[in-house]
Amino acid sequence: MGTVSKALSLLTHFNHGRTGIGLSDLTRLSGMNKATVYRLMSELQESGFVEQTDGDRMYRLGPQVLRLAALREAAVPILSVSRRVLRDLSDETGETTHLSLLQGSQLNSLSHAYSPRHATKVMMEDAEVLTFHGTSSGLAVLAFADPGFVEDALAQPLKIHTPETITDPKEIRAQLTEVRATGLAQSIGGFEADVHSHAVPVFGSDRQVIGALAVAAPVSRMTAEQKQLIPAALRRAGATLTHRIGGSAPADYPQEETA
Amino acid sequence: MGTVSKALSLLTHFNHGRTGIGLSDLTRLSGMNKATVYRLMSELQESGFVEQTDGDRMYRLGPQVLRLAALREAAVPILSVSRRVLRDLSDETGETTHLSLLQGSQLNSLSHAYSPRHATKVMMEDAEVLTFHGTSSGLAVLAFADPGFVEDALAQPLKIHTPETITDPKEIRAQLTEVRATGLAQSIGGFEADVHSHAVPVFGSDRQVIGALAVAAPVSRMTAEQKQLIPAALRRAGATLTHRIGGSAPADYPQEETA
DNA sequence: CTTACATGGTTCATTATGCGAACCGTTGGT
DNA sequence: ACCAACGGTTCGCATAATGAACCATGTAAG
Repeated sequence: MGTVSKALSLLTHFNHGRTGIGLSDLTRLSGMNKATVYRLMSELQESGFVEQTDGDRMYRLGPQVLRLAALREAAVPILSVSRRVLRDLSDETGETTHLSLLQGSQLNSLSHAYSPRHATKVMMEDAEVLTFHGTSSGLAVLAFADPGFVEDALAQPLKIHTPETITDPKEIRAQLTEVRATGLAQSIGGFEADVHSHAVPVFGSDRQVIGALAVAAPVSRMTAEQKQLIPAALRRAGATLTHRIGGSAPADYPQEETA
Repeated sequence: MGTVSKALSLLTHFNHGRTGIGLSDLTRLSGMNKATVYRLMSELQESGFVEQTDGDRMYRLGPQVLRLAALREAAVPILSVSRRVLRDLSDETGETTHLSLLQGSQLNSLSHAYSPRHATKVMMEDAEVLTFHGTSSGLAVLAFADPGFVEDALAQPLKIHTPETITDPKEIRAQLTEVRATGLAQSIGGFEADVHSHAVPVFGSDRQVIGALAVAAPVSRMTAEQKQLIPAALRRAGATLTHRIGGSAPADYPQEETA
């Protein structure tokens, strides 16, 4: 692994539960030498990718990442485009919706929208890691990813989120086959108890899957009517999003050619 | 300069006019060896910080920066907090408002809000570089920055944006003295012709200036009434923003203790 | 069809660069 | 007074980055 990759890999240890990390913690988390971590972090700091708090000397992500994110959006406006799509989809379904994107070998939630229709709703956080086996979004992505990618994903230890989480690779593969046939993935309580979520894949310009669009509702609200409405609305929204970001679905993606 | 800094410095060549850069262009822009640039970009690509388009092999910023930006916001929610402040300030003044943040030695616009009150308005782009000498935001920041920082900023060649741009360091220093006394900076047509902008500094938790909040209006709309209202509203908004992000103004910042 | 010049990508000997065990100075708890 | 943990620093050694020269490909012009 090159020096740059090492430095950047340090940034992966930041997450919602750990927005600030001390030098020693980071050394342990990364398994690198303390001096190495220190030098790498100093360089990242110089470039504004991380900064240190005054009191305790915890490292946290720096302001430079905001600039880059704004420029990424200028080049590929997925987030800004998705916000509209999510907004509309939430209004239509009356439930929480979110977009997740494939970043390297992990799937991150990156944008979401709530509906004001119900007092109870499924809450979301941005930049949360979604497992491939335990979420509808993950299944939607896996179903249309490279076979090799699926291998790797299922070869890892599969975390059990709830008693309902399916962790048998065989069973998951069976699910994927169905997702491929229908173009839509579901998970009932697999990530959080009492949450029934639907998801569809989102494709990029090279017809590769780049993420997923999902609707998450409390199980109790999944009436027969909603079980009709949500998949239909989700399919439409997914097609819209894929189209608006200049992507296109692969030939084998089941689509009711409703141009 | 370390390898990591070199790699990250490559990312600075992306901007709104250049959202995609080819290998050869990047070697020219950076002045590094082609093989070096190639290896560094390959590493950045592996980490998802940049990606290559399929057709032409242009590099552009990758999806990983979105994740980091979302986490940065989770740790230090400047952008989300500022959006509310900007919104209110735009409503109150009827003009375009924007927030810029100091990132290393450069000032970047990062968030903005428009007012629907008038058909004509000053347009803004996020992640645009603002000069210190030519914008009210830049002056507001310089006025409360370290003396050494001011030296460096004024030692560089000062770009002439419009015939009104002030580029004489002496004259700028005089302006800074006034800004320090009033706590508010102005620029009339110094960045864009016919734009009169006001700005106040924003401070971080260590009482250091971290950016500026600004109102930009067409010169023609700056009536006597507006010349009263805007500075007053801006001061209030600046104080609010500094406070909400956990910052505090330095002792020498002129504030009408209107707790 | 050839030439010429651009592009992205690759090689390999040289050496600069990053590495890590052991160190320092400070802080906070016992 | 002690110890442990923290952030930060040192310096000889070896790994990893470097860059001139090299391919392979594309395309625009003669």
